[in-house]
Amino acid sequence: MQSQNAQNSIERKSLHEELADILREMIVDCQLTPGDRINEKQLTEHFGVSRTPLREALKVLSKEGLIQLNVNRGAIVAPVTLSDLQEVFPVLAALEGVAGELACENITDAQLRAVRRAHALMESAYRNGDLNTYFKYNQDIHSRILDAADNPTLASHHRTLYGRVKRARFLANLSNERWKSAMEEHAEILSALEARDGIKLPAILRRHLAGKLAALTSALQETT
Amino acid sequence: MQSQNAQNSIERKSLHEELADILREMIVDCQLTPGDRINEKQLTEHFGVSRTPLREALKVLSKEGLIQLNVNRGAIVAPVTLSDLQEVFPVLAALEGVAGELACENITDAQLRAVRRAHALMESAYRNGDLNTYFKYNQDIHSRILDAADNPTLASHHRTLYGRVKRARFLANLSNERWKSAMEEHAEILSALEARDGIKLPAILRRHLAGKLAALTSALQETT
DNA sequence: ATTTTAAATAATGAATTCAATTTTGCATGG
DNA sequence: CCATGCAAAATTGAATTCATTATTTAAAAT
Repeated sequence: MQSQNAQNSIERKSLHEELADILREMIVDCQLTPGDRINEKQLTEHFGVSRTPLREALKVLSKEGLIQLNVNRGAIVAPVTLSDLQEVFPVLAALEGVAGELACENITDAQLRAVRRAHALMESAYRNGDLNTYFKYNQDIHSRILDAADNPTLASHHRTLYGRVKRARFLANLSNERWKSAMEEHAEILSALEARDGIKLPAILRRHLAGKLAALTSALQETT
Repeated sequence: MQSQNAQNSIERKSLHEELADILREMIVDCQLTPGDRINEKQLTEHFGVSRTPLREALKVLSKEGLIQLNVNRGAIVAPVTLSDLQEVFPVLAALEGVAGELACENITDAQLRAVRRAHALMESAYRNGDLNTYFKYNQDIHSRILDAADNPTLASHHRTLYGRVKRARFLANLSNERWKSAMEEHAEILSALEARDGIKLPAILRRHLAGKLAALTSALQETT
């Protein structure tokens, strides 16, 4: 996957890109409910555009796995299923692993400081029991590691996959035990990164994501 | 990335999908030269379709990194640059690594036999110095490992990334030394897979791809 | 001769239109 | 009451049209 040139601010964006960006956010934030039908006419009226760029955007989102296209039968917002998560997480873990490895080679002191700051803010959100803020800085840390890896292709694929699992946080709530061990893992992540330990960091990151999946799995199986 | 439902033969394909499939193959096989301009009118006349589905296909291929879209300035076939390869290979290695790990857990005896057959055919191509056949079975082995991993998301992302680097084989020719060590690595790959050694196989696969990149890098640097 | 400018040509972006398929609503019959 | 069949409506797929932006060509000026 490509098209990580959002930062190429010189370049204008075409309509279909803007639409894809907006819809992507709507899907990932669960403003569009998983499984829901996507009505083209409705959306074109809502956005004030014609069907052509909208349909182009839908093709892109389909490639990202955020919607499902059915020929002659329209599109639906991709459901979030357990088997989906079980499929995506190992891939995400592999990508974060190599990102950690590369980050250890390439991270600058300034970038490291930014991670430290985000980590501190995440910790304080944890102590306050502020889940939303926790999620925000948690994602911030992970994406800063991806950035530090300095590999746009890696970042792009990671972003796409993360988009597919981000919605899971609306499905099951984080247990206190899992939250605690996630925090402990994050402490390890930070110290491995500070040590620029390119062996340890990937291992921790992979374990971290495996833990996340395991927690989600058991939480979802309890629910259903 | 998604849309690995080519095998869902019940489902018809929309025109844009067919076009994307054809164009993808043309690009990956270097029938379309990297860097070349893509003229929509030419292509629509060639395929006998209108611009609408063609443009939808181009959006998809852009997401795959096979073409570059420039607003108001058309599309070009993505160039194959060394920095591109250096960006993609580590990601590909991470994906093949986890694929190897999962394959060791999930591969069936029948699938393993198929890998063995492909390996034997690859070896004989090597002994005959038949590079094309070698490439064919080489890719066959890797994609069988991906299949055995039984993770469509993983396979899809791998396929996309592999599409971006496959063209490199037209850029530099394989040295005899590299070819030889690639064969040795493949012997290790097969035996680790037969032993279902989920630790060793990922390591070898990652090393294998790192070696491939290194060979490409030095070959391309010599050329330029 | 080279550079600049302006008109024309061509190409792309997006809206609209037309065609084909699916869904819906209702009547009919079991 | 539920299932089946059919016409109407809605929805999607793809072609066409219109509008805008780039590129090319040729003339004009230095």
